[in-house]
Amino acid sequence: MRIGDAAAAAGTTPRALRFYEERGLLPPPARSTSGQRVYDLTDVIRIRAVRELLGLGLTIEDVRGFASRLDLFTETAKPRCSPAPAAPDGSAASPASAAVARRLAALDAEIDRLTRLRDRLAHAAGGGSAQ
Amino acid sequence: MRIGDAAAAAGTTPRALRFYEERGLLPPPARSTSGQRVYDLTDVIRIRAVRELLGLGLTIEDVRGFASRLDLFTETAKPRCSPAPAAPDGSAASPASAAVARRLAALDAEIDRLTRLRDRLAHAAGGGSAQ
DNA sequence: GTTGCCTTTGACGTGCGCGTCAGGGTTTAG
DNA sequence: CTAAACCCTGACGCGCACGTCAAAGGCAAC
Repeated sequence: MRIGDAAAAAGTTPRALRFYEERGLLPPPARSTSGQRVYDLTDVIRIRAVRELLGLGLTIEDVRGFASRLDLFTETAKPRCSPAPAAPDGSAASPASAAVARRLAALDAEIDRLTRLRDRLAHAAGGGSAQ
Repeated sequence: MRIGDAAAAAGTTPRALRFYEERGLLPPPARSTSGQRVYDLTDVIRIRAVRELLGLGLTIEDVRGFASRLDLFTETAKPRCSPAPAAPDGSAASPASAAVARRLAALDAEIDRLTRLRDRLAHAAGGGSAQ
């Protein structure tokens, strides 16, 4: 399949696929004799994994960090258990868990910041209700 | 006082003051014979009001919307009651309360989005704790 | 006078995840 | 065979609130 079909199958656009490839989230795909990118189902599964991680709020950098282990997220697309097992000694065994931890911390900080901002704004506007 | 002093007095930078002026948040200040901007204490109070509103998460557009009523926020800098009284008929009497309401809604939506994102990410990472 | 910081306008840079356009070549349906 | 739809690379646009640089002039102290 060509880039348009692969993008549609993964729920995104050709431009995004070229962008992921350029940033190292996807391996360079096969090319036809005329130079057009050729994708197969394995590629589509990878693309979906990338999309899902980005959709979870990870950055391009984060995902590139464990791009080489992306298949751990996509084995038969049915991982019952956690795809990123934490090391028993407490250290980050994979760059994935480290990135996720960083993202979680960043999200918590941002939620906290916005919540305080909301409260201040509500208070300045004459005492808004909580929640 | 010149722009550097005014900016310092309001806790910001000359660049920011020129930017606010360009976007219509501040009125064009007086100029010296050589063309340099000249500010007084009234201007500094206005600048502080602008900074405070921006710090509360309002956008440049929002603040410009009620730039002409900015003095309502700065009367002696000690408003005991709400500076933006709501109209009794329920409609937005001032563009200020409308902008604040929009910002509150946007903040709530963003907090909600980030919270759901956090939960999904924690869940995907193997079941993070709530809170 | 002259040294050194301050100010002026204008224009580009920042981060992020792509969207969009330009100017070509390729594939496919009729 | 032709037209339409696709693909290629490269480059700029976006939104936001300024930061930063550049070239030129102003101001106060010594």
